[in-house]
Amino acid sequence: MTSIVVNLSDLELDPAATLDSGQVFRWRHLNESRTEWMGIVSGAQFKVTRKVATLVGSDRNSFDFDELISRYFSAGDRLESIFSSFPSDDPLLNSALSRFSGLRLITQDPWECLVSFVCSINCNIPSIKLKIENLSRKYGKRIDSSLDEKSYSFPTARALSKAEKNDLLNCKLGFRWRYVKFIAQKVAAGDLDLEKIYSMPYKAGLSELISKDSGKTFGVGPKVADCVLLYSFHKSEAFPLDVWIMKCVKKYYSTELNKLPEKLTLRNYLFIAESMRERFGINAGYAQLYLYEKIRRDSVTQSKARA
DNA sequence: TCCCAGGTCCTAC
DNA sequence: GTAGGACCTGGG
Repeated sequence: MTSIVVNLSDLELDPAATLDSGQVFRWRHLNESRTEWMGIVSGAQFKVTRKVATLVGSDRNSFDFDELISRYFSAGDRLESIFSSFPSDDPLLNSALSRFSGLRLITQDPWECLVSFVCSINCNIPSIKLKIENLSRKYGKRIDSSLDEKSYSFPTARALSKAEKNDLLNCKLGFRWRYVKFIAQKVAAGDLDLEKIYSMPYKAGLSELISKDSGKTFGVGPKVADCVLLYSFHKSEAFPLDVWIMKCVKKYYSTELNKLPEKLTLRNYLFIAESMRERFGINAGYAQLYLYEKIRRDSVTQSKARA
């Protein structure tokens, strides 16, 4: 395998913030200072630092890895210009922007992203990583790597559409097994065409992802759909509302909403997300990314302080 | 042992 | 239309 090194120095990339931000789940740090990371992108294994991405393994012989990595880290996004699009009178967001500058939106494969966030339902991040790793080991392809450790590509929809219930349960999917199998069958059969969502506006993409077949269990609600729209289709208006962001909205932004509903029904979800879009504008998804990072890190710091 | 986690679905009203 | 509760499981 020829040595392929992609230059990242123009990106202002903070790998620790970006690769451990809950957008992607197939990365781990290689040193305690969290400056070197290793992970899988579209069947290729990379080592990443602030300055470069180095290909260390792949199941493809020839491929434009430079293009793959530039796209993955959303190289077209200019952070300074995005930051300047936010309201200046927001101390919480401003503190997050300066503290985590270099946190970038990932543009990952929609299929992998969809399954990952279905696996995220009612789970914490280590548990999501475990599920995805198990699925990849069981149903993915072994990646030929220059490193000793074994790694596997993310399984195709076709592979997961044929998976047995017990095997999915052995991958620790729990009740999510039927959701994963269902969407795999839907994608494999062409009933859900993820590719066409690239050209759709945000709201049409949202409807496409959360549409149901005769009320049948699907596993994709507004939160999962927003994550997929933001982290793979790069629809930057998407503002995923999870338990962390809801705590943040209640504490800092609830006065902007006429009355903050207690229960997050679909209707309430759409109302709150729309309010946040009105506040943060076209790049609301970037604001969500930074706010999420801040409240999650602050929570870790606080729980350590209490211990 | 209990509680919670990047939610969604079903039932009853 | 919506509140209440169930759901697998690992980790703190």
